[in-house]
Amino acid sequence: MNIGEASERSGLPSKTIRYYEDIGLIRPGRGGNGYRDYDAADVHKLRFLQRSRGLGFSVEECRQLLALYEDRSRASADVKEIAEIKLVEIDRKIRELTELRHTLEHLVRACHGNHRPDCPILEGLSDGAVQES
Amino acid sequence: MNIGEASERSGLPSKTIRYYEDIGLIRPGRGGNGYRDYDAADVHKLRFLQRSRGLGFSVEECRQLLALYEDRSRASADVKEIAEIKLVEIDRKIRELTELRHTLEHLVRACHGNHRPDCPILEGLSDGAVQES
DNA sequence: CTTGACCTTCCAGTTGCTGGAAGGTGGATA
DNA sequence: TATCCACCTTCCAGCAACTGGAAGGTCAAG
Repeated sequence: MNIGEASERSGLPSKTIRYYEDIGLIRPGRGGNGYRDYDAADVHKLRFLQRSRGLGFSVEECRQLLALYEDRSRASADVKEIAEIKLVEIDRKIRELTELRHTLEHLVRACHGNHRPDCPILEGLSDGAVQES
Repeated sequence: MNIGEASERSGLPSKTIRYYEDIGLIRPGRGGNGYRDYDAADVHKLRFLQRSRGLGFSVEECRQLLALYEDRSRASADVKEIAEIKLVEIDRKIRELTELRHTLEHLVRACHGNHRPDCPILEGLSDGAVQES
């Protein structure tokens, strides 16, 4: 398929897809007309990149994560180590997002009136991991 | 407190903290010596920025989120709308992270041998949201 | 055989930092 | 009191990860 369809299916702009090729994240084939040609595996990688970038992983981290899927000949101990490091990071991100979610939800629930000169959430937010000035 | 301590407490490099001031995300006071002076509320905002940036929110999105905490005089309906949009995004991020976690965990468990010429996870990954080439 | 929606490359601009130079501040020590 | 040394300041340059736009080739439809 052409880049336009790959873009639609992956959720990434064509520009970004070409950029990812430039930096060696994907290697689509080329048709006789010079057009890039993407297969299902390429699209999967692109979707994967779209997600993991959106979740705050750097391009280099995404490259590592992609390698976990791609590199079938790699020693598994190696793969396992990288994967386990990323698992810890992912767990932290999930925890932080969950906290952020609770905070926002509280904000929405608690401050449901039409003006909130002294929203209760605002005081609550000064807690945790912060001491005096 | 000085920028160094604010940096330690927030987890953000001093450089980044100064940059966030440049683009108007925080406004610390200044001591008589010209040094920036951070209070507990500033540190909280910085920690908040550190987290939400790490979770894939853009600086402009962080600015909006910060405004939810900061702007006490704002009409609550307005606040609520922004917060609810962000809640949907956060839920999606949590879902995606959870999926990514499962995938990686499966990778670690399933490919526990020392070489994996045909790891089962690799075939499984080609499913979902992707059709033919 | 032209129109329009695609595709190509290339180059410049933006966002969000990040490093380094050049110099001022301030508490501890000789 | 001098002088470290670790901190702070501003400013400017560079990098990462896109993003937009120009100039031009491709292709199915009319």
